[in-house]
Amino acid sequence: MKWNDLAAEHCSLARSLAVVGDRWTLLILREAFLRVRRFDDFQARLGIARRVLTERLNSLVADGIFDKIAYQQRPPRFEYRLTDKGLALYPVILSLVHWGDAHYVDADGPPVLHHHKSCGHTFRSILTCSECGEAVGARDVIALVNA
Amino acid sequence: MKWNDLAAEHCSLARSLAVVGDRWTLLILREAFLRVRRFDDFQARLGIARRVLTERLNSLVADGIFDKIAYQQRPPRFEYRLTDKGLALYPVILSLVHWGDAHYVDADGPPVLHHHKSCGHTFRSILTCSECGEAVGARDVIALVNA
DNA sequence: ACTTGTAAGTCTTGATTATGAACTAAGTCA
DNA sequence: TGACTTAGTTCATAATCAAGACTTACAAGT
Repeated sequence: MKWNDLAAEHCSLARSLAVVGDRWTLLILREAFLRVRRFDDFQARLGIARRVLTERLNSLVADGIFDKIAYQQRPPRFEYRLTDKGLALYPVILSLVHWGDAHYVDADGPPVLHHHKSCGHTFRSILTCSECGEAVGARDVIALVNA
Repeated sequence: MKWNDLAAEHCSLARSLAVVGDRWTLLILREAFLRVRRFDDFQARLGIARRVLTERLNSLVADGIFDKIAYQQRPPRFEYRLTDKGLALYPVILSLVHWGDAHYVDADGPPVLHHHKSCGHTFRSILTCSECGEAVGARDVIALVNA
């Protein structure tokens, strides 16, 4: 199977991965969530090859994850801002971060702490059920094909 | 930057992606969560090149995501079972699935429905704060470097 | 004994992608 | 004029992937 066939699969995971499942995209999004917006800033912070960054940003714009917005006219310069659809990927990133925190910490604890503005605490993310509000784990769920 | 340098970064997202961030791993895990355990079953269901599957399964075993367990002796045959560390990736996958559901549904709704055993409802996943229990979005959080 | 079948890989050959460094374009600033 | 900025593009090399044939080790049927 080729990578581009993924988007056509009848599976939401495959379709999501067609957009964000490559080597660099989630790291680009990490920077975006830290309010990085410009080409050279992404490049310098990530050490990504410029050619690859160009190609990724273009396809993320095409996929509606970023808006490309001119922030000055002469010379024309653009910045990449997360759309609502892009912002909606935050749970994916936070889940990955907290999985890494749980399994790859060194002595001085997790490298980054997350502080919840509205309650004022440092927190971990918990995945919960939209219906009952309880935490959900792999073995609490049955996947049903929607015929 | 090379891919293998990722694991050395002082960032949990980078370290998680070093394990799980390649083109195939999350799809392999999708199958594993659907209780697929054998080489040929992974291969047939995913259409992945056998060589790539071998390499991925080996590194997932090395990373403690799967245990490789003999289910018979003559001839020696093995199956790949998720460890607790592997099961802990479920929130990542469910977040990706629900993001896909939210943004790439066609007419007949999401391809797979998730049913919560303990409450009996079909649900979406909601990422919440471990401290106050409220839903958490990208702009509700401040990331603090843990010096 | 011989053939067929099964599971878990390995090997080979091209195709696709990524890397790193240098280069370009269009303009600003001193 | 010359240096600087930002956002790319180009090119040669290197790494990774895809597809399918081949291998190993054994079991079961005839």
